[in-house]
Amino acid sequence: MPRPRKEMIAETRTKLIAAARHAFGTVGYADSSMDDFTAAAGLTRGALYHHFGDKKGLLQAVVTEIDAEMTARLSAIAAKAPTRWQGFVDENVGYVEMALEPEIQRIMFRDGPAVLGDPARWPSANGCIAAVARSLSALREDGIIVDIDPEAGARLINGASSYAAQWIAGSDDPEETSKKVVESFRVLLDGLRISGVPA
Amino acid sequence: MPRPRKEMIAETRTKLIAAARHAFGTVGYADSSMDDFTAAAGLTRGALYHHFGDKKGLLQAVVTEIDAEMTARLSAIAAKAPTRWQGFVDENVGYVEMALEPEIQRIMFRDGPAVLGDPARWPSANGCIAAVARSLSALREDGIIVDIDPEAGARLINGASSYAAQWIAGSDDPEETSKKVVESFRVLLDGLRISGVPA
DNA sequence: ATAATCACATACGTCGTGTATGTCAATTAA
DNA sequence: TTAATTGACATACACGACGTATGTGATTAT
Repeated sequence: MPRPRKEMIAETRTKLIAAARHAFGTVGYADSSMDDFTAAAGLTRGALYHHFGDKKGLLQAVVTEIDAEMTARLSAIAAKAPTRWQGFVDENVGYVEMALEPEIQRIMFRDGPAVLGDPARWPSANGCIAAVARSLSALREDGIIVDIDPEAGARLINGASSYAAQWIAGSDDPEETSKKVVESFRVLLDGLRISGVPA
Repeated sequence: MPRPRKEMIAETRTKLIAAARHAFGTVGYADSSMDDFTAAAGLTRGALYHHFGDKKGLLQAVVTEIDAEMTARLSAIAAKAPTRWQGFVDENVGYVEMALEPEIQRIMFRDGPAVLGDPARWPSANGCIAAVARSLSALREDGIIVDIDPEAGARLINGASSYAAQWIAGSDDPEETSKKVVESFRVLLDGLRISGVPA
């Protein structure tokens, strides 16, 4: 057997990330005991410190993994839309919907920023924001939206989305709240379109 | 002397909140030792538990205090604007600027949500959002902006502001980033205005 | 075959939180 | 005025979590 060693290492890392992701996503970062979730993965804290340095390092790895998944999902959503504008809107609504998933919400929007600091500074580079920025850039070149800085615009929109998602998730009537948010969100985005230009 | 007792209690609470506010705002909630900052206030953890129940309770009190201050500042800003629309824009730009202050940023936008959960659910009721919602409502009645749910709109706008502020604060060139954000923010808000209606 | 590496476990020290208990001053009642 | 009671706050203790230092056994290199 050529490299059973490398495989074991990869498997250990994978198991650690999966266990931590589950713990962080359910009970939260602060209340996740390293002893507990490493044991759940059939390991000890020794493996964790060896591979990730500390608890924050593991969170970083989890965040990177989730960010990659989210980016891929957004790309898929945008790709299947008939028009750029439609793709842009779908992408953003999709982002809100992803932010409603408890695991993503907890890790990416609550504990992540608190422990690792500003998401804009994460090594994972925040693929989602980049995706929205690209869409904005293309739409502007096509003359569909008004003149706005793509990156700044993307961050404003992302902020609105993630905050709105939090509100929906915590509201008494998520269904109703979600409708209001998506509707208002569309209105807000529509304000960026140049009057008279069709979708 | 009528009530030296009540005064002592109020003073103790005030000192505790002030010390915690300083600690939370500088080293952050998680790294603030209760022994340390209570000692800095000339007290012990005993007083803290007696008055606030636990560490989270104190954070709650700090958050409430800051929220009240922010709401008052926003009201003052909106009040001195010549028109409703102008007041609305100023209010939002003011919000971004407040969110740039390290203490507010750390406590209200990072540690607060992580420890206490969704800001929309805070007992302090988030006066800032209510203020923006009121502005939106009035603007709609005046026929200045398009039809949008005031509360949902306020939350979207607030999310955009706070996220943008985080980005500015963490950027390499805050001055430049701030300019781009405020400019883009104005464009975004302008999209809500009904075409042809002057400010 | 021997030596070196390294993935991971075990053992220990330290610190922080929460609770249970104690104390002393201020209020209230007699 | 004095005695009883309340309650604000301090002290003491138990528990758990993190981080580090050290150990071990299997794999790889020589």
